Amino acid sequence: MARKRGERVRAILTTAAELFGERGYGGVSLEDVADRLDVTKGSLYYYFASKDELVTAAIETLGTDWTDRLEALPVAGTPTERLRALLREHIRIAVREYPAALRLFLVPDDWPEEQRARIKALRRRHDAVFRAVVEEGLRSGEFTVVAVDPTLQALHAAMSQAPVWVRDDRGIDGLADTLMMLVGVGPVSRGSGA
Amino acid sequence: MARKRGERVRAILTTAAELFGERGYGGVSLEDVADRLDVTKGSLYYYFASKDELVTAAIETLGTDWTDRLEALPVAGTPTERLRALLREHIRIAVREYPAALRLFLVPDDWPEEQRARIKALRRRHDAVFRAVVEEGLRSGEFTVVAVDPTLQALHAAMSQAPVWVRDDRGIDGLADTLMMLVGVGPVSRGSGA
DNA sequence: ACAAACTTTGACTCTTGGGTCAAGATGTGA
DNA sequence: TCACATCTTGACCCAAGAGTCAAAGTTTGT
Repeated sequence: MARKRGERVRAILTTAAELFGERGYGGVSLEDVADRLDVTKGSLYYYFASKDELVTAAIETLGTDWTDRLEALPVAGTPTERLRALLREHIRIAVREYPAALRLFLVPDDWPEEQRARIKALRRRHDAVFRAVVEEGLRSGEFTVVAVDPTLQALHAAMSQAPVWVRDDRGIDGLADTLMMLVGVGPVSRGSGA
Repeated sequence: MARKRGERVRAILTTAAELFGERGYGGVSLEDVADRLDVTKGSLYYYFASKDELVTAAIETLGTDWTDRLEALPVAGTPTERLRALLREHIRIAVREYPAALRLFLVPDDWPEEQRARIKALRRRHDAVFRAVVEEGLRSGEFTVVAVDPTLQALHAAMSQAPVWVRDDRGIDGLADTLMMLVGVGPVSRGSGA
């Protein structure tokens, strides 16, 4: 049955994502993956043609899920509220579910162009979610930035690395509030410099 | 002669840092390193007892150099000026000299405690440079933050990932200015929210 | 109950990679 | 030039890892 197969594939991808995230592509053997799933290596080859294909699929699945969930957040509220909600949710997913995502997405420079392109596409879709809110905030005058691109990049970088230092909800909220400073929304701000 | 040996060791470490940064620890063999240096694998073992020792030394040397250079920056000027100079210099070093540092420092979770401790020490020393300036700015009232720790973490995360998107000097300055927003110094700021 | 389809296994091949080492090459100093 | 120390090599060992596959085990539909 197709559902059974789908579940199996999903279980493999989840485990693979975990392991590749923990130790990096080169640091994980397919036997490691198989061991954690309590099957043998040969079984993995029944579902995936190669290690490369497995890791690419793992990245793609994880990335798609993640963006899906961010896109599913309510669209109501001011840009400030919505951006804060996005940041919180992103950080929460990173910390609680995919703490190793940073290493997983940090793909070696010398990978085949096709795979790099697919990952780039994921990133673009993900970026668009944040970009839309930031641009709306700029139009409404709620946000202030030096330039949109570096702002989004900084947001993204900080969120990706969050699992390294953040553990609990207090940390998540603290980081989200800190990142709001990047769009000029802060506890007390003073016009100066630049 | 000791100097000759020092230079040799340095050349090896530089090359190793490059390669490990590009493809990660597991993705690089000692023959890869030897090849890029136009020597053979056996030669590396004359200087380093194991792959682990080599990569640890590479990380340590690169990290120490980097922090040394930041600490050598002039101490004159307002916190705003000094922080901006620090950010710019850090990003410049990252982009121009160590574009692969992020992967190099992103050490697998299951490494021996001793090595993790040494890397943590590097990070602490590095962090102290930025922390001092940020705290000075807070005391003088020039800076505003939600909390010091997440601010420093966000700064650091964004700087580490800079080489992924930033190429030229315009990009470096744009990112540095954007990051100044994190301490409440921006082009135009509005008091609101939190 | 039976056959067809699907899934898993474990043994196998072949290559790569970490690490060793004796022998040779290249200095260096007197 | 000779002796000594400092590198460098390349062949070698052994373990691990990617990928293969026939045979066995398990579902599923009828």
